[in-house]
Amino acid sequence: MHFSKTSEYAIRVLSYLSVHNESLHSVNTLHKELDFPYKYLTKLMTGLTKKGLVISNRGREGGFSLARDSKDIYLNDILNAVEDSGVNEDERCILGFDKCDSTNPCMLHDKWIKPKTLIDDMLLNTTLAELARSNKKI
Amino acid sequence: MHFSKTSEYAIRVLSYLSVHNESLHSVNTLHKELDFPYKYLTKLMTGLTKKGLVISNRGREGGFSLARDSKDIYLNDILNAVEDSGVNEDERCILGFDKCDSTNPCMLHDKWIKPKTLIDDMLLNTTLAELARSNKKI
DNA sequence: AAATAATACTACGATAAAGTACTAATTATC
DNA sequence: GATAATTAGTACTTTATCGTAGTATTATTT
Ligand code: SF4
Ligand code: SF4
Repeated sequence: MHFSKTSEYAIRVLSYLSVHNESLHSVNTLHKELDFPYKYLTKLMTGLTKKGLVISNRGREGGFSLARDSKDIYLNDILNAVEDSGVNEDERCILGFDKCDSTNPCMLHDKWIKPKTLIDDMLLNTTLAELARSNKKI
Repeated sequence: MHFSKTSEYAIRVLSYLSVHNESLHSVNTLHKELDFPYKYLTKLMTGLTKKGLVISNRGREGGFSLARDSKDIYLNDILNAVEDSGVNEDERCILGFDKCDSTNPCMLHDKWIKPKTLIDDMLLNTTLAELARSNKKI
């Protein structure tokens, strides 16, 4: 009942880019600042580039920056970018039933619907800009 | 952001036992009814027996039944029984930080605290009896 | 006592997620 | 142009989760 490591990395690294938005940041820098595995982070950043969340600048003095304004990047965008299962995070069910017919819900549904609504609300309405504004630990 | 397969199996099989509490149910029956992998279910049930959630009756005409009244079995008990990481499900954080100092919270904390509270509430206060009462699909 | 139907146990295999190694391509600086 | 610092890409290894196989043990029925 938690995000995958990859999702955690993605959220945190994009938060970092959002807070330090004045310049480019190399994978090496991000690796040192956030203490994520260097090579894994490289792969992750390549993926985020392909998904259009960050812009990469190759070569010496290169690095990464956010592809669009942090006000326009939602947590939901990030989660959907890193997971390639094709299932949207906000459509996912707690029990992961293959077919979930809402007209024939399972026993947990009534109990799950309230937390689920709040989670979806968080994912769909929280932007990187908001997170950055909190001035908390990344 | 969902339960593990094992957790799903555990919740659903115990729900089944809760609804059909009048008799014993063999692994074979449960396998057919719920369509979980037979051998995996055997292992799971052995584990649930050791954790004291169900009682096993060996031999012909044997099977499993709940170890205590379904009013006294909470979702949280089930999750903690099947995960052997030692981390209590209700103490777990969304980002899975190794050390989370609540006096020095991360950026997501304020956004996460409300959904988290509802999830904990669901896990800590929902009993199998309640689920069974809903008369919904298992 | 034998046959049967059930759980209990241990070890192994398959799959997916996480992490590592190595090399190629790109670009600023010298 | 050479060099150094960076991203990009591919393939591999490791780890955890999920699932399977085979056998031993137990209890009921006949
Ligand atoms: S009924 Fe609700 S809780 Fe159950 S599987 Fe479907 S969406 Fe999930
Ligand atoms: S501060 Fe809150 S959200 Fe962040 S890691 Fe700790 S418990 Fe989780």
